Amino acid sequence: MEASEIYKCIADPQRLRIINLLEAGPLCVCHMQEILEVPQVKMSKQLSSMKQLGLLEAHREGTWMIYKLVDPVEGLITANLCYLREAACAECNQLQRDLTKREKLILKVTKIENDCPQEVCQQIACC
Amino acid sequence: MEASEIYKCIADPQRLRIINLLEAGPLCVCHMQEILEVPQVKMSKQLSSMKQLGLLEAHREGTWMIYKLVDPVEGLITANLCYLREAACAECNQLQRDLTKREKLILKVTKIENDCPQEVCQQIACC
DNA sequence: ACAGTATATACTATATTTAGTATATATTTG
DNA sequence: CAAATATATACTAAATATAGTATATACTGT
Repeated sequence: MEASEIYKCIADPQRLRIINLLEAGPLCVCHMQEILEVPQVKMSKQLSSMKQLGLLEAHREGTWMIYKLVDPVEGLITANLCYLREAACAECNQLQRDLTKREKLILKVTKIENDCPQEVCQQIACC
Repeated sequence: MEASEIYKCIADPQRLRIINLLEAGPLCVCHMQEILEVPQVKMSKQLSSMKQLGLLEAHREGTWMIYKLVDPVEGLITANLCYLREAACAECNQLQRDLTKREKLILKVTKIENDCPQEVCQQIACC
């Protein structure tokens, strides 16, 4: 994968936020949609472009489509996420807030509504 | 400066090559033009957009306009250049070739043609 | 003041990216 | 099989970015 393609990808704050979320574990489209507060179409299109780029992979669980970062994660992605998280910049705060929101959402859909893809729930269960 | 702006900048291979060159020291437009083999207009426009973004600064020496990276260099830029140079990827090879070409060009215009902005020549003189 | 060199800008054409609306597909449940 | 939910795609409109040509500006040396 070309570095420039990766930069183009993370040059969009929204896409960077997606990567940041997925780095914490797989998620389905509707949950990312809720965390990032974007319309379904936009979410779906961004995910599919990132998948096509080779950064993400997806599988279906019921009606849910679960996306995750490919393994191994592209080094340039990891390096930049790392950097940004330590940079104490505005973007970094956003990324942190997203992660917090993710935690809360997973807890809610797992424990309260009992309506969560298994793979996503497990992130809570085993900790 | 927003991270996304920096990513957008280095997502263009040409602009990344400019940053890579300038990281080794200031250069005037016509020399970068020669090293990167791009038309004058393109070079000038890219430089001016990067300057406007706050990554570069320029000053005049005679008819030459000398560009350099702002000091201190944006950390995200440094981190990524570092990463790319160690990554042994296709882009990295290009960046390395550019640096070699830069050395040769500066030597030529300094010693042979004696036609080089002082600030640029000095990079050779003192080593 | 004039010619030559280096650089920048205006304007235009073209390509690329993004966003929105509507619709389609896949799956589950009753 | 019909209804509901989650996701994807086609199509279009709008915004952005890029490239090219021509022209302008700034400076130097004569």
